[in-house]
Amino acid sequence: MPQAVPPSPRKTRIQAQNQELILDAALEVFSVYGFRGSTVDQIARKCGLSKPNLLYYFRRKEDIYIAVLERTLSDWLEPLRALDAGGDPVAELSRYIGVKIRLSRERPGASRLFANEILHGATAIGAFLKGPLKELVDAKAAVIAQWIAEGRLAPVDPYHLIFAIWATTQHYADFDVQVRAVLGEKNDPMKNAEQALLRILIDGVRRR
Amino acid sequence: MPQAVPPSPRKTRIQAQNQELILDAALEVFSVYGFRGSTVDQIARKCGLSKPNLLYYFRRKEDIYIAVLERTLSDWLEPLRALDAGGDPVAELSRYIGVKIRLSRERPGASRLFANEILHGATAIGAFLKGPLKELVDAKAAVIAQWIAEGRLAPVDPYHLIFAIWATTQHYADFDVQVRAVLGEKNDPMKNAEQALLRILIDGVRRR
DNA sequence: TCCGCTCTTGACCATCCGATCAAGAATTAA
DNA sequence: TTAATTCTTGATCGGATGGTCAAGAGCGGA
Repeated sequence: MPQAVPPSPRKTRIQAQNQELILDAALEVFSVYGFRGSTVDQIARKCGLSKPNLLYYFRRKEDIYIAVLERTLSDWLEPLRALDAGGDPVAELSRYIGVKIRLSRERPGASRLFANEILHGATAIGAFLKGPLKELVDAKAAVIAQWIAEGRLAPVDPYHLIFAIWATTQHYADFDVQVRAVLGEKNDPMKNAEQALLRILIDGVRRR
Repeated sequence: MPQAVPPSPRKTRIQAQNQELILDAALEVFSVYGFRGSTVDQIARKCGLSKPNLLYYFRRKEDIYIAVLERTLSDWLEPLRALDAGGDPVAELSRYIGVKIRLSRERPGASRLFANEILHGATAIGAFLKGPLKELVDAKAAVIAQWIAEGRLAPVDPYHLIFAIWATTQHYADFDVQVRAVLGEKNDPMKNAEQALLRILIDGVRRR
């Protein structure tokens, strides 16, 4: 993590405080305008610090970007990690879908930040995708495969199931503008999203 | 469509030819780097014209962007428009999903271009989303609702079903890097995508 | 209080990039 | 062939932006 300028290995109170200020502001800005579309000045204004001051804590604009990405990565994995092989398959998947869609509503910025990064080739987190992410997905796909082998779940491809859950839940954050445009200006368009999504993914559209 | 500079209302052969060259190159560039991340020079180099020449045909960089968006918009709506109220519900939805996922493979650039545009607030196509797109979705949601009322489809929210289809199919274009990273370097990661997706969306994951 | 270290910032620099312009080359219509 | 129109581009401008620097303000331990 190529970050802070300060020579001292020990973090002062001011350092910790300002770095957090910066990263909060950076998430807001980067998630809306993307890396290239954001300026250091924008982030500086948003958190009330001067531009040179930001570059005192993070030598380059890219360092801010990487730091804010890394700060959110582990949080992003947590829900999938919680998928429990010992639980009931349908209940576990339902819970996972619920948590993910609530994350989309509560922290849309984080979702958009990742969407942007991946859309543009994931140059900053490519290693993360091929490493920790792949390992976790492999493990959880094995859990799902086991459930299927035991006849407790319909025979669907575990990897593509995970992709489908990611895609559908994050869609409400990443494509929020489109969702709102299509649904019109009725209040909260995500009111029924969770229930609707659960129905579709768990039971499908075919009449039973 | 705020476009060409040429004063004459009639399009010459050279105009038509060069504008197409430019728009093809622009799609390639914008879909990879986004609007702000792309430069007019990049597009110019890609199509072998000089930068001032590009700005002769399109006064501003933004005009190129809008033109390439608009050129692809109608193509993007076509598959949904083809959803036939007279056909078999499951067959119609399956066909739609199939067409969409094949589009993701064959024209990932177009998908990424839209993803980028919407992710960043859809400032250039906001009117399109609230107008033609909403109208089409409303119409097709009514078709699905009718199928459900007739008991030919499970009772799922039509709008969220359409969102789910968009999200899952376009995921393979927009998040291609992530999909490849997670699946490893096996050959074509999308080989099983269509079948897997059909199973999940049509029949769900619950054991029958 | 004093001193060293951390923090802050106004001014500045170099580069990139969208856009313009004038002047000339190519094309077209007569 | 000629003249009008369209097309092309080297040179250049101006603004935006990432990043630097030196000098001063603030802070904390002795």
